[in-house]
Amino acid sequence: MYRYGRGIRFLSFTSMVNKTKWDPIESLELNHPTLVLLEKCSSRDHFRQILGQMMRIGLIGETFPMSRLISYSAVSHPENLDMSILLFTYFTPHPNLFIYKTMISALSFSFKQAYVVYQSMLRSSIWPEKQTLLYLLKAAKHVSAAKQVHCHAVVMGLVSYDYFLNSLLKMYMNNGKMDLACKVFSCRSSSDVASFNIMIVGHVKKGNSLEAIKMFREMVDSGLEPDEFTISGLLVCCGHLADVRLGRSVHAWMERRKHISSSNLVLGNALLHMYVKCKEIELGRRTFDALRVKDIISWNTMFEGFVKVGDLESARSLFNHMPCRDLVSWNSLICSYAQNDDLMMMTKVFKDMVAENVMPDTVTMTILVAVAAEVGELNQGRWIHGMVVRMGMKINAFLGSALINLYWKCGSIEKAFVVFRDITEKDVTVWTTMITGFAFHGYGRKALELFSEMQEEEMPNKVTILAVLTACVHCRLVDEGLELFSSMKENYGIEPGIEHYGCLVDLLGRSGRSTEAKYVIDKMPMKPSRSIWGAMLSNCRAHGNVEMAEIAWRELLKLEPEKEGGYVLLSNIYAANNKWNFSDKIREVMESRGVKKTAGCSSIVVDGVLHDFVAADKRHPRWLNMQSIIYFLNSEMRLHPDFPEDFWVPFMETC
DNA sequence: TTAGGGTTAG
Repeated sequence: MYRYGRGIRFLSFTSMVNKTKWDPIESLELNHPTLVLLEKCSSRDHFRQILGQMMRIGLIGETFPMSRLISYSAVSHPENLDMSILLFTYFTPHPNLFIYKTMISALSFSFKQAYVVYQSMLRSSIWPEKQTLLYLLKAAKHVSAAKQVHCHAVVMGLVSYDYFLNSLLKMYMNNGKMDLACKVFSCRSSSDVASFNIMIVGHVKKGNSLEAIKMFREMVDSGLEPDEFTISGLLVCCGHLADVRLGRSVHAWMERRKHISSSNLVLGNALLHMYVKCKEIELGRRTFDALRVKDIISWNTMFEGFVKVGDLESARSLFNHMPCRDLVSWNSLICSYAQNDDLMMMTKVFKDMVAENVMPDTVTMTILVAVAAEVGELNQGRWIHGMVVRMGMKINAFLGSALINLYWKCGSIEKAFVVFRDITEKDVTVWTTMITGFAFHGYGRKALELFSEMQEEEMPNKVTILAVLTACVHCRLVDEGLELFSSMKENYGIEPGIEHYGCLVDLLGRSGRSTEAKYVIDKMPMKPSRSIWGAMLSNCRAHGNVEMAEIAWRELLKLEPEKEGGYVLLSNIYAANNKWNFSDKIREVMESRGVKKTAGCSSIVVDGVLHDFVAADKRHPRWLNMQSIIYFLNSEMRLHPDFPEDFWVPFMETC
């Protein structure tokens, strides 16, 4: 059996396993029988069996069969990756380039491990070629790792490889490293449409649609013909901008070209999605009907279109007529009821979905948690959280943010923080939600601490800055707030928006610095909104500044003459300063203009019973108990270092 | 390299 050498051993072994006769003359190629065996390998046990028999006949350790074994087990059957690592580490004394490449490719989930293999390859004086570095780059999940691979490519003289450059370009674009992306982009070969496409799609994904269009113009100006990838990117771009005019011109451009047509399923779906985003339901419907082949994405996109324009009846009818439904279809239906506050239908659809054996995913749970938070149903939220844990679902950034939001909004800031700490992949929203929770619970210092901890991992966005400013406003951290506001452009590259100016005005106004607040309003680059004048008016009330209140009221009236808030506030200011005549006058003006005051109402559900309260409402049967609890809370707050001395005063006034 | 569903503030 062994006298014919290695090849024959393989063939004999193969016939043994397959119980068929092999003709050694017909297939002398050494690797062929191994391939046949491994291709037939259908389970982990089978793989082990083949491996065991190969060991027994002495095939393990030889470079060629090992390369095939590792390749098949690691790449085609990822569940056998541990075996590949074992085979590579202990049974391959002399790995060749192919084995190294295969291992690096198989270890794409861990750059650290892939890099160790790469280094051991260099130590064995085996030099990488373009594909090896491409595999290593695929393992790089962070920019620092990608930069490391980039350096190797430069040293090895492999940067002229377009596939490699484009992967690198995509990595830098997706991570917002524009300077590095531009450097790589400048190295591209002159006719490379793909690099332009990556730049366009990268900009679109980052929300820089205008930049994407600029890139497209540059591409056309340089004489390159856009392909279907470019058009698809442009359509997403039009959707983001809700620019149907531009979208229609792209559509017209597509129709003029035979090779890029909307009958192409992917492009047709992209076109449909664009019309849906632009809320052009008729054009969307026509695009949908014109699709010769429709897939589940087409159906789901059309469904989203109906929901977007509020036509729930058509949406439901479309759902009922779908040839098949996937998890996205169910989630979209649940979401449509959630957005319309129809919680009964939402719960019913959720139950129907489970009854049809469609298992909910993190998206389903995120929708359910967000709704529970919206309506303040802590118990329902807890039940969903429990289900997430029981199902062994990983809490990602979306679900995590929704859960943190649920717990802090329902009063349980501690539980929110426990959820926050357990999230392994925190994105900017997760951090922002937690900071907001601390801000609204009056833990200003904690919010600031978390903000500085966050900056070691994530770049804050404009919402984060707003959350920190809100924390400063709620906790009277005036200096900290002013410092953050003045440095946000320089430190974070964020131009203050009207919402940031609103916080600044509130921050100054609440601490009695209304002249400075007015100065900010006069100097801000945009027109002050009604909430800015409203904040000004309300702060003037707290500090009895009648003169400034009158200015704010006049401005507020110009913006919203029909709203009662401004009238009531000014009337109260006059009343608080014993100017009863003025106060009555304001009430008269309100009546003459037909402005009605609606009482603000708070509510809470206890044991399924709704209790609601308006200001100074003492009708509740347990009012006395509540009053004593408020006194107790106030005294507690006085002892808490995070609350300034005058924080509890308004609470005392309500008692 | 391209297409569908989810989170944060106001």
